[in-house]
Order: sequence, then C-alpha cells, then structure tokens
Amino acid sequence: MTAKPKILLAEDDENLGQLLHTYLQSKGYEVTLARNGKKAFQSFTAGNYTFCIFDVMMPEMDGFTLAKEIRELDKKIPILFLTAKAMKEDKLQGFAIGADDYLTKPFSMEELLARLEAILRRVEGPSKSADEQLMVGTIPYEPELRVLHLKDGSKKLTTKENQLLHLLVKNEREILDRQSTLRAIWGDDNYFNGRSMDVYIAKLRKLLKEDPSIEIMNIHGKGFKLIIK
Amino acid sequence: MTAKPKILLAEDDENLGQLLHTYLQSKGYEVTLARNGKKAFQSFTAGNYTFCIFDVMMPEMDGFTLAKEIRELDKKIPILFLTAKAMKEDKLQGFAIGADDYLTKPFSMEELLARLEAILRRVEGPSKSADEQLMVGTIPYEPELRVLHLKDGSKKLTTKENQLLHLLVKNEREILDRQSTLRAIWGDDNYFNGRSMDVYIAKLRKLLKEDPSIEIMNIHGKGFKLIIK
DNA sequence: ACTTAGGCTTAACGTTTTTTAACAGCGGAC
DNA sequence: GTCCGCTGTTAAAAAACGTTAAGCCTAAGT
Repeated sequence: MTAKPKILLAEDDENLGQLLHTYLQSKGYEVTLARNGKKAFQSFTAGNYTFCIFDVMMPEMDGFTLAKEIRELDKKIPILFLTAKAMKEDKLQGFAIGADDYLTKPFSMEELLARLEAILRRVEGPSKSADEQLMVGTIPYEPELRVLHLKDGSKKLTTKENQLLHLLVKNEREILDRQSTLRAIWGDDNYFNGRSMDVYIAKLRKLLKEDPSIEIMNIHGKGFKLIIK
Repeated sequence: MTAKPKILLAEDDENLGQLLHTYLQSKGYEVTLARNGKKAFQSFTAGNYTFCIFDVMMPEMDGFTLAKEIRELDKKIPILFLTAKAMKEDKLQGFAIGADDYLTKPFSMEELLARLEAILRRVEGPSKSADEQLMVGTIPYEPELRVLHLKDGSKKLTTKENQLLHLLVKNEREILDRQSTLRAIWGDDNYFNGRSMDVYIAKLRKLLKEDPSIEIMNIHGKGFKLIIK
C-alpha cells in the first residue's frame, strides 16, 4: 500500500556510503547516495524524498548547512545526522535545525535501521507500511497479522512464534545469533530463555514442514539460520 | 478553520506558570496549567491536547519522566521543554525522548510563542488535530462525544470504554503497553486493574465485531494492538 | 432515607500461551 | 571412544488472557 520510502543519503566516505546504500536497499528502501552536500541538495530538489540521512562532515557543503537549506523547502521531512564523534555542540546544533535523530560513528547497521524506522513510524503515523505479505518458501506469511497461510487453513501464530519467525525470515540465509535473538525477543539471555527459544524453534519446524524445502538449521553454539533450498 | 490548539502546560513556579497561562490564552490558545508532573499526566489522560510545554524541574514527577510516560501514549504530540539552565546533558536527554524544542530560562514570551508556532506549523501541516470524527475501520467514532456509530444505532460509550478505545485508535498498529495504559486510565497498575482492563478489552471487541476487519490483538505479556486489516 | 440504574470492579472458570522440567540424541574437544 | 555442553522434543506446570456474571459503589430520582 504505502510506497517504498525514498531516502536521500549524503555521505562523502566512499566505503561507508556504499555500505549504507546497499544495506538500506536490501531492507526495501529506495536510496539515493550523494557524495557531498551540494549534490545532495540537487538530488533533493529533483526527487521526492521521504527521509534524509546526512553526514555532518562533508566537503562542499556540510550536513548542517545542507539541512538548513532543505528545511527552507520542507519543514517536515525527517533528518537524521551521522557524525564522527560524540560532539555535543554539534548534536545541539543539529537538533536546533530540526534533526529528528542523531547517530555517532561507529554505529551498527541495525541501530541505524531501528532509528530510521522509529522515526518513520512517528512521522507516517497510522498509515504506515502494514499488510506486507512475505513468503517462507511456498508459504505465505503476514507478520503484521501474525498469520501463516498453510495448505490446510490459516494458522494464527502466537506472539513469540511470530516474533521468532519474523526474525528468521528477515534474516533468511544469515545466522540469527542466539544471544541477540534472546535479548531482542525475551529481553534477557539466561539459560531458561534459551531453552524456551529451542522449544519455539521446534514449534516452527513442525509448522513449516509442509514445505520440505524449508529448513531451520542449527549452527552449533551460534544460533539458527533459515534456509530455503 | 483548525480548532483552537489545546496546550498542556506543566510548571511548578506559580508566577511563571500564571504568566505563561495568561499570555498563551491571550494569543488564542486553550491552556491547562498543572503544578507538577503527576497532575500534568492526569490532565493529559483526561483531555485531548495538541501541544505540551513542560518545565524540566518539578516536584512529584520531573518533566522528562512525564514526557516519557506521555510518549508511550502518544508518539507524535509535540513537547517543548523549559529549563532553568543551559544544561547540555539535559538538552540531549530531552531530545532523545523526542522533544521538539527546548527553551532556556530566562526567555521572552515572544520567543516561546515563535517556537511554539514554528512547531505547530511543522506538525499540523497536513490536516490533523482536533476533536473530530475518527474511523475505526468502517465505524465512525467521536471520542469527544464518546459515541460510536454502529449499524444498529449510536452507542454511547462509558468513560473507561471511551478512554481505552481512544488510546487504541490513536495508537493504531502500535502496541499499547499494558502498564502505561493502566497508569493512564486507571492511575495504577495492580493485578485487579489489569483484569479490569481485560474486561474492557472484551467489551470493546464485542462492540467492534460488526466490522470483521477490526482486530484487537493481544501481545502476550506486553499489551494490545489495534489492527485494521 | 429508599430505590434504582449505570458503571466499574472482583470473582470465577475456561482457554491459550509461555516457561520449566525431563530425557534423549548430537557434536566437537580431547 | 569418552565426556560435556548444546540441541531436539515432548509433556507438565505456571502465567497470562478471554469471557461472563455477580457484587459493589455512587449518583439520581422518589
């Protein structure tokens, strides 16, 4: 329903820029990468963006100046700044311009994504990306509705089943680290929560075995990995 | 066109509080003045505000804690903080919570007004605010009047039914945290209030089942989520 | 004062979801 | 191969939730 959000990314460091570009694209965003503030501004005036991510330190035009110019044109577009150091002065200046959030390097991709999505939720409000339909192998899966459409009828997933499956699917073919997962879903990674997670893995395997090409593989001592053969 | 914005002002200093109250009223705003964070929170849950101005230092509950509680219930309402000193730490903490602006005492009335209106422009933009008619799926709902327009006649909601439904609707597709909700509506989150809330969820489900695309989903151990399919 | 009606809470019971326990099998280190 | 910690699975126990109805309080009417 809601279109793919268009992100304007301004970052002069080639490596980081490419990395972010690729990562955000892989998460379903349309991304334009600009190597300096001037180019970013040009892109902004040309395209129709829903979100900005600006490095503070850039040649030609720094992130703050860029943001100020853009604020002139769009009072509401969310802006997230990236900066090399935890410079409080900068941080304040950023917020004064109307930043929506602020990330200090180094940061993890996940953290960036989390903040980005938090802001989008806050901004887009009710009408956010909702009814996305994913596929687990040949099985349709609607994480928002917590429903798995099996051959013999739709199965409503419980909260935990859904959280775990959603994580697996979002990280298909990647290792889902045990500890992180426990902290993400159970809030704490003690022994018992670990066993609880194993129980849920077993439940999911049972549910998904109608499609034999689906495998939830255990990586001994690390975590699990969802594989579609 | 747009109704008079309702401002929630939390300020423990009698003089400043009165001054601001009078000034903002004279500028056409409807203002509620609370003398401490606790009272402010109560007022917030009772009324339907469009803007918050909180003093950071207050007895009972400080401005940040207050803001955090309120952010649980309303992700988007603008919050502007007032503080005695230019404490950068505080400033950052405030923005992290989701402050929209920040004013250091002493400040001029004009400056406050300017910032306030700048934020309102930024926020109101599209066409939000006010006490109008909402839709729950296909069912018209007027929270101010506490009326739900069902197919077979209008149903007048009780206070609690209305508070809970209103919260659910304002947070559509977001988790309504059990604890925050209990504190907001029941004032305290003990076991029995929890059960009471469950009773009201059941009531609402029954009322809303005329539209099968509406679901009040339980998030086990967390709270509830209103979903329109 | 007495009664009534409405609204909220408490109780009770059934159901679902999650955790804990128990035991069997596996995997890598030695 | 042997040992020990990790995983797979199932079942029982515990916690959370869903629902209905009875009880309780308060405010309004008589």
